[in-house]
Amino acid sequence: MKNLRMKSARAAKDMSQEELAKICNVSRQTINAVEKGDYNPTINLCIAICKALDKTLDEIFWIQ
Amino acid sequence: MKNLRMKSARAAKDMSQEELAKICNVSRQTINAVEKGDYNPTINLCIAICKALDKTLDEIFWIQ
DNA sequence: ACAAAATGTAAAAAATACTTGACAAAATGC
DNA sequence: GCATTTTGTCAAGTATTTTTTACATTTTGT
Repeated sequence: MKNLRMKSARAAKDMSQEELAKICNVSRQTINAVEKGDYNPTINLCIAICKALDKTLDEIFWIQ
Repeated sequence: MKNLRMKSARAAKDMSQEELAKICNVSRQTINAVEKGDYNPTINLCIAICKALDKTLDEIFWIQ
């Protein structure tokens, strides 16, 4: 399932997938896949994403 | 670094590592390693752990 | 002290996250 | 309309999580 909260938080920072990827030290494809929601990233990556987007884990990755 | 919040939440439920492992559908060693903090579990495992312990991601895995 | 349960740890194999390179489609700005 | 950026996707390879088996140590209860 798509992670629209992540997409929205990224949009709020006017950040491309590639920019976010660089900050998180992963490939653009990985960010794309996480946002598309078709897999299961590690917690360290999730934390890096949240820090980059000024959000917490609950705000981006917790169930709702 | 040890995850003492996880250890404490597990203790509060009087649950062994093995019981928690069963609920999360992973091995006891995996739970032990996560609690010991020497690696980087997937977000799905973190979510399963949090649900089993009645906690959220921020409570157990977010930086403090 | 003793038995049983719980935890720590290690090594090899299996599963899967992530990378790299590449190309097409869609969106954005001029 | 055109060029540029951004996003979507695929396939093959690498890195790391997780499993399995096994044994040692520590803790708990009686």
